[in-house]
Amino acid sequence: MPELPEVETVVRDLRPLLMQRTLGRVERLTSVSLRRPLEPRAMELMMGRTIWEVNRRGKWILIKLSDESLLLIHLGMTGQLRVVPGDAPRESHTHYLFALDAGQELRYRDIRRFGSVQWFAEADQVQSYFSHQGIGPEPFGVDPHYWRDKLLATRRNLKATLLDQTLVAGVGNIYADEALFAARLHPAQRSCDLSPTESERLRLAVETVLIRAIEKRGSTIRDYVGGSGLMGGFQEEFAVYGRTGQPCPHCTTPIVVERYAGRSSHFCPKCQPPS
DNA sequence: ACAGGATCCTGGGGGC
DNA sequence: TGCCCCCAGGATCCTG
Repeated sequence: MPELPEVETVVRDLRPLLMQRTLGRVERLTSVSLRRPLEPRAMELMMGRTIWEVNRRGKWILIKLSDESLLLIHLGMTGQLRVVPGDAPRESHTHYLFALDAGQELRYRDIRRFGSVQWFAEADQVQSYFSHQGIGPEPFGVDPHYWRDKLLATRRNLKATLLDQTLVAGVGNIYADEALFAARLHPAQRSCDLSPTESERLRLAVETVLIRAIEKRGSTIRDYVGGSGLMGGFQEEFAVYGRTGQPCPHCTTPIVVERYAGRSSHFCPKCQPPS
């Protein structure tokens, strides 16, 4: 489900539902293996804490608690985080339940289990966690010099570079393809070969596409998105993603798909010619 | 340093 | 209806 616009939508939906709410019991509902299972002690410590903040960083969701501890959640490919009435039926693959006051529950569901839920005793630890992972800046208002230098420093293709979370955090397969189309650049083009103009075009395209997608509450493909279950709308505006064989919105040439960086990459062969 | 592939998972869709 | 294969919004690890 989630790239930056979808995660931002989830956070915006959840924030008003979670702010100032007090956590009750925290329960693990499945016995399957998880990437980074919460320790029982952490689940106990969360009980009675009030939720102070709900934020996003890249594709991560940060839930800050009243004791300055923090829940860090990544939705991976199929993760869902929703607030539901406690008596709502539990869907399969619901791994965690966080009881809230007023009979509601925050539920974490993840079919493919590529996501993770982690707990940090001190919120500060997350910053070092991110810097240790080399997570790049948010993709808005990125310093053009930083952007240019990062692109010049690698011989990888643009698709791989955009998916690399150390350039900027939050771009995934959909928005990489859409941004490359908007910038009229071929996904296989080598990053270090971009002219200064092309580099700047790409930086702005990433920003523009993500902002527009957030306005449309992200993209809904297979499942729905959003902490309140509302669908996204940006899929209506896809220029290339998932549009193989359909006409390019600019020149009507059929969109093609090729594999780069191990991911399906959709582009217009005429508007985005190989260099 | 990096490309490419495999890996972690489940489920849906298409072809036969 | 069933089976097999491929595909999927992510990230990481290994090999060459």
